[in-house]
Amino acid sequence: METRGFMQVAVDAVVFTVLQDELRILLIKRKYPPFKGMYALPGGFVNKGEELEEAVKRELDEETGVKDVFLKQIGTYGGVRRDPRGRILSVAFLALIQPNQRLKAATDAMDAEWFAVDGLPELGFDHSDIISDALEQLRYEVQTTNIAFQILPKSFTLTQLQQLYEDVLGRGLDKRNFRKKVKELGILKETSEMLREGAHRPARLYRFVESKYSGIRDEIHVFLG
Amino acid sequence: METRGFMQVAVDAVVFTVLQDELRILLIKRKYPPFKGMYALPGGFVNKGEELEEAVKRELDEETGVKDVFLKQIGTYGGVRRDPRGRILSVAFLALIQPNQRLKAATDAMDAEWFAVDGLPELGFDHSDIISDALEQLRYEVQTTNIAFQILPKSFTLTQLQQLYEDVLGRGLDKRNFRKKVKELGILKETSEMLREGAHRPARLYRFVESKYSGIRDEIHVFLG
DNA sequence: CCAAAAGTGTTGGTTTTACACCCATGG
DNA sequence: CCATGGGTGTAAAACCAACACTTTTGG
Repeated sequence: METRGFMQVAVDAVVFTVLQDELRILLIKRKYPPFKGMYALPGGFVNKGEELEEAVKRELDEETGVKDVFLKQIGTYGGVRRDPRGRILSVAFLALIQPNQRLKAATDAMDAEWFAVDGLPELGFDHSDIISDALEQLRYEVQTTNIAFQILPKSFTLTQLQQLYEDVLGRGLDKRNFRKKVKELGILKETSEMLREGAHRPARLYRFVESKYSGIRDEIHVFLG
Repeated sequence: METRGFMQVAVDAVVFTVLQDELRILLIKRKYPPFKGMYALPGGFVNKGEELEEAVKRELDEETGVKDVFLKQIGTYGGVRRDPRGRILSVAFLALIQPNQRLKAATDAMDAEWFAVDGLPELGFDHSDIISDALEQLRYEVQTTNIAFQILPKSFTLTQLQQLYEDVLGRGLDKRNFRKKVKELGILKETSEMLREGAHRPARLYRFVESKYSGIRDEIHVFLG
């Protein structure tokens, strides 16, 4: 009776970023069993007296070198058989980082890599489920909050923003409708800078007006082209 | 090092039902410290080898006599100081039951009561936060899935359905618009029965077409008057 | 006959969708 | 001068919001 309810608790993170204008997820190659040779989400056990979010940040830094993440809890995976080593409850987080953080170099134990969302390798544990749930959550958030600015660089072109939305929503959006919508929402301000890259007209750079995560939740469904 | 990650894990449930055409939440009066005399959500520790949902169902039955619940996880509350007895992680669930289940009679230890959503008593722990999150979740679910049928009797009038939506969304809806919307969604079929109760025209009874929880998720925002 | 809730359509405004061409640049 | 992506408006369709009266019943 005195040990009722005790079990091992871990955290896992589904880290998204945009790399080469494409939405990507951070995975770690497992070099030891279980699931040796397969990939898995970064994560690990929560220490005594450590908040869940602290644990995620610590593990991400240790395992991948990634810092300054935005976190949002997506769910807890508690199946009795989900981990072959024994019962381990895992609290999963959606994590967003600004692009271009350098990853830790591969070591004997660790090897972190970015994967395109539609080109994921085989995953251990129930981590595919976790990733689907994270994507669904991200899809919701992107439509009801300004969460996107957590994942884009400080200034960005409208095409980059649209591409992010398309990647997250998994479908194409109309360029003119998208721009009209975004502009009349008043969440962006244009800068005086341009991005020039390649044999074509330069693109104006924009920033978010609100530099904090904030719900536009009163109206579900804010974006969409 | 060998005890890393071990902590006590509990589950809590925010149980909703409709009673006298009003949305209500099930609470338990605490007869012992901490928070003696205040109310709290039903819940308790997860047993060894027990799935989280099993634990919720067991605790609900033990503490309140409520059975046959529909469960949906809403979040995990892991703050280091959220329980004065020590660190206890709690996985919270949204729980819906059909109306008119009889509650267990009050005992020395337990005393379960239904409260209207806008007339809640003072709550112990972080249970007010959990209830707000549950309501937000319910608001989302009701607009994107047929979850409502988990909480209404098998057949119901359109007015009862509308009242549920109004309670959940916290605002009034237009009767004609609501009925039009609901009918063209094709999620209801009318029965041949009528509900007669009171000095007025009897109301036709309807049932849900799908008798399973199913997302209408492709389009967020399905209802609304 | 009265009170109470059930039931039923139309219209104007807003929002969403579909759609095609010119512009600025680098090579 | 050519290829590439940046940038811009309009019209039709779909959707949403506002609105009032008749019906059926019990007492």
